[in-house]
Amino acid sequence: MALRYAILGILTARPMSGYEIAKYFEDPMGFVWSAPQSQIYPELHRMEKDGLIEAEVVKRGSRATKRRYSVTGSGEDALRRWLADPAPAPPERDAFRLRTVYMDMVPIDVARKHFEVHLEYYERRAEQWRERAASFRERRSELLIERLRHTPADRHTAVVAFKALAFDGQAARADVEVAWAREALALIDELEAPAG
Amino acid sequence: MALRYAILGILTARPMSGYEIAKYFEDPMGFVWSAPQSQIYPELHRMEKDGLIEAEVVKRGSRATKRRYSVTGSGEDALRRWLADPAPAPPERDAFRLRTVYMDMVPIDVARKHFEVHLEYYERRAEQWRERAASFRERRSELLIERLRHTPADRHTAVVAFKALAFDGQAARADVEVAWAREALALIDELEAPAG
DNA sequence: GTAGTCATGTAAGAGGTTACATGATTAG
DNA sequence: CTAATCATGTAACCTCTTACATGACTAC
Repeated sequence: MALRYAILGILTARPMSGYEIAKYFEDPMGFVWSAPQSQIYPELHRMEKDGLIEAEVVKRGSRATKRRYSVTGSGEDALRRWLADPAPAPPERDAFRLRTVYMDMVPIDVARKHFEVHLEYYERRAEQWRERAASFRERRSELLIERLRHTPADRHTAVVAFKALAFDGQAARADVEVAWAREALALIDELEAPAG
Repeated sequence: MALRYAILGILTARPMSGYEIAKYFEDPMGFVWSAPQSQIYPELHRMEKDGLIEAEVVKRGSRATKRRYSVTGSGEDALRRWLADPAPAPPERDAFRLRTVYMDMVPIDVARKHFEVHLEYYERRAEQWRERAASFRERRSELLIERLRHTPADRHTAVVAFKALAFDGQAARADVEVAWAREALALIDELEAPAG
């Protein structure tokens, strides 16, 4: 269900084609939710059928067209309802933590490599997310600017703050992964060190 | 695929019935992977068919029986291969972060309630995960004790350390959620405060 | 006896992944 | 003309969720 609301969310900034939405989700930095193209188009059809969005057929070039989707009143209501609805925390399911539990079963250099990759991945991620949070705080995000254009000025602070907050959370989580991977590498060095 | 290896992992501690495995996964604290009963039994059948585990039919009471599964050599090989195999980080998909992005669209008290629940949930979680990590370090975990019984003594340190490390990581992540929720609550107070 | 636990399953459906398939438009 | 991008889809498959279904065993 979340995909549907993620789509509604970005469409409240401005109308977009399925392709643009897909771009937004594919870019690992674009969002806090990800989805492949193959999931977007069928979902858009279902959402249109359910009256949450409506499409305007727009010409591009001479022969081709595209469908520009916008959120309906019913769509915005559905989004607000979903946002207000208390949802239970998702079940824990982290494959890398699971691997870590049994990491003693692999050669120690393989284990080290795993954590090195983890470390580097989340270092980059933390940086990217922090940049995202900054781009909201400083109102550099293009989509944010478009959103603010049709938002009452007294709401701007809240709109900006919650978006930045969400990415702060992502960055903080990435920082934890970095620190944890360093702990893991220190542990591995210790395990390898001659007993003394 | 991870479910399969989670099952192989616990079965390397000692043979178990599907029911015991399901208990282990259902208990939110039991593991870093969760799965309902309805997923366990079919997976056990597939794993048996694939030769990763084998069942011994054990009597219980006078009429009933249960199937006690243990890992085969091929199963242990598969687990080791999965553990060594480098896996890409999973796509980002966090419904609560997604809600946070649009949290300005709900009444501020609803938003506050969301973060209060989040805070309390992860406070409890952090505590439980830390207790888990400690139960490994202090070798109080029953399953760990059984595992160490058939593990060469010189491997014990590594076996224990990686398990504790995995739960340290979970605890650290929970701590981040707690700190982040506090930030969110502070932000909400600020947004509500009269401008001055 | 009866409630709680032990034990094993099935079925429908939602959500997500990977791969395939096609064609127009635009920038160089 | 050619490569990259814009644009829209389908199909097979796997994973996970929710709900249903059944019955034996054990402690009270």
